[in-house]
Amino acid sequence: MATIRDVAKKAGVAPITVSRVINNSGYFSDATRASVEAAIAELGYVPNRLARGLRQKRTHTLALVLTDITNPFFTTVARGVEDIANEAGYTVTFCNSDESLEKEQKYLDLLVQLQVDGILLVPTAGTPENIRFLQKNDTPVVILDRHVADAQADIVRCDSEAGAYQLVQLLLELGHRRIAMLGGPEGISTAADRLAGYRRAMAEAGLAPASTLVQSGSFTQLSGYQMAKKVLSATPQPTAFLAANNFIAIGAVKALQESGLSVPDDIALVGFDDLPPTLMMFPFLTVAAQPACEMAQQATKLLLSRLAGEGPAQYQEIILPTELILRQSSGQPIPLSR
Amino acid sequence: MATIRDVAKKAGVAPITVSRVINNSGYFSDATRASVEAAIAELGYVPNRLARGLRQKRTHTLALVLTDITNPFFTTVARGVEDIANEAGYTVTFCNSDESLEKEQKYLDLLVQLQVDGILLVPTAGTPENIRFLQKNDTPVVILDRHVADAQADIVRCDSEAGAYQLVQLLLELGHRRIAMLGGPEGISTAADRLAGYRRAMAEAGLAPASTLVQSGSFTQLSGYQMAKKVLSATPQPTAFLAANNFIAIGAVKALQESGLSVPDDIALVGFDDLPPTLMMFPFLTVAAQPACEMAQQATKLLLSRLAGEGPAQYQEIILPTELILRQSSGQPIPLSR
DNA sequence: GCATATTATGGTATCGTTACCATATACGCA
DNA sequence: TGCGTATATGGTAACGATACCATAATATGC
Repeated sequence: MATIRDVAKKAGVAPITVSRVINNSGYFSDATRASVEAAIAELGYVPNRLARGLRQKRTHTLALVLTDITNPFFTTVARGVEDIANEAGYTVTFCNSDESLEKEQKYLDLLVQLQVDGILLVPTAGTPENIRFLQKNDTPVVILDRHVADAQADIVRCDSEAGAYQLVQLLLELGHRRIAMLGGPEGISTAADRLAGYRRAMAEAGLAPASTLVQSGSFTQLSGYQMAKKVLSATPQPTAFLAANNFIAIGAVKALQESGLSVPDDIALVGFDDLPPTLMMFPFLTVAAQPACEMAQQATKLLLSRLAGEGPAQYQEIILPTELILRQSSGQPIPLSR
Repeated sequence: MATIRDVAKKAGVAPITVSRVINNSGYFSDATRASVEAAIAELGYVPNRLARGLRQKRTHTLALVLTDITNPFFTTVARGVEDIANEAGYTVTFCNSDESLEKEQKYLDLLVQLQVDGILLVPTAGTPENIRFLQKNDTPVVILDRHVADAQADIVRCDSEAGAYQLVQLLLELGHRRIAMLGGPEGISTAADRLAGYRRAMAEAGLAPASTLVQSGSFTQLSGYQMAKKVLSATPQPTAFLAANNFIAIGAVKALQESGLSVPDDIALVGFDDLPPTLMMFPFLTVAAQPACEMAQQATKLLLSRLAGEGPAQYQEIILPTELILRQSSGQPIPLSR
């Protein structure tokens, strides 16, 4: 493999001059450019980014660490990050922590080793240790989607509490009183916020949901299925479900189908996070959709501004609203008798 | 940020000794190990992979270049690659070419710059130029999912031709005669193979499908929708559709719904590539499923064996069978009258 | 008891690039 | 004419790690 020195020799110039032509920096004549470019083409020279990164102490690489790459919500986030990063001349590395703190730690360590310039992190845990680790290693980080207690860092997320509140309000307006919460993992802020929004709406309506109606599990289809089954065995049965994310909603639909219950005729269902039309042959879920792409883009822009040494001195907390999308699954107003 | 030299100074040894402890190579005493590890912990030292890679000429990094990260088929492939690679101590970088040859080229160039040790490539084009580029730059490559004419390289893919043949056979056995093909891009081998399988099955049944029944488009929901609409306007209408991939099938379902036609009662539908249950609230498509994970794992193992300098001298071509999964969308045998 | 392995450690050069500083010519303007 | 500035190019060192070779102490074999 040809090096910059080989190119220099062939073009009859010094390596540093080749470097200038490649990076279009400093001064060089048109004649020099031509002979250098000819030499590069002839040798099939490709610059070595390891060497460049080592010398420059910058790799023009960002990383996105997320918790579930199979979830379309995060696929959309990934897309948003990549778009903005590429525009600015950065490459993005994607890592999947699988909701495991250990894996997250392993990846962050790797990313520091790889000298990425900055990291976008969807944290698995509510504790700030991993954030501190990055800061100790001079790696700027922007937290995405979830908050972390005591973390001194920039953060871009959605208002999950308000989103859940709106969804429950909708159900209340439709006449529902026994509303079940199919919640996410207890340690995760989005899950906690959605639960809080649910409780606030219920409390304001003067309702104290039975403990059997308030479940917590994981952000998976299986967990949604299991929570729905559990809630359905309670008496009296709920008339509506709030699913804390899209996968939980899918699991709940499965459970309801199995029990011979129809959505929304027997049970109303509302959820969090939209599913892209590409993947839904029958889009019918009423949801509080988070602006995934927008969120990702803002976070990336914030990170890039940090890398450029710009932006406000204090850490930013950007909170975006969710959007209520009405479809069939929330159903019609129900008769009082039920 | 601490360097290996800082650690060496603190531990009272030479940098090379620290290197030995970190990599567990060569000889060193237990006492040395202890003092080095203490120094590493105290300083929060993290090795610099750029420097290591530059010196070793190996980065322990693989790359997977695929054509559509939003397609669950490729998400599964990504998972399979990562699992095997991680086990072997490799990191994987994912790149999304978006079915664009130009983007693919750009990514391959970047990956060579980044000195990745090997590449798994789902090629967008049927031409071998990009493969040659990698080979010129000493980057081993395994082609995945699609074949490339004249490419001198290892390849792992599925038998799309046989899969399509089976699907059409199924439809023929159910009594269908006017079977429409909603095909993929003409330049892509999987699309061509599926079309060939369709034609072979039809020909063996003594059928010559009207040209209006044989469409080609792209592997997207929109294209599936459009092709289905076009085919539906033909007279006489087909009684069954073969969709060349999962997204095309979803688009076709949309078009049929809009036209007030039900699947499978009015039109039978079979497709290629399964959709994960996580994403399908109502799994009902009969498909020829490609063993995505298995394929990815075999390809990765092959690549790793090349990196280790093992394996047979000739290029391998591994072809895996598809699996026919029967669900509702293919419907029941139809009366002869139709 | 001496030759030869084995174990333990270090010095120096090097990977391929660019930062920094130096040098040299050409050009514009007082 | 002279001086400052813009243009053009190069030499040397350095980024942080490890390959390679060297050295020395201890262990082992006959």
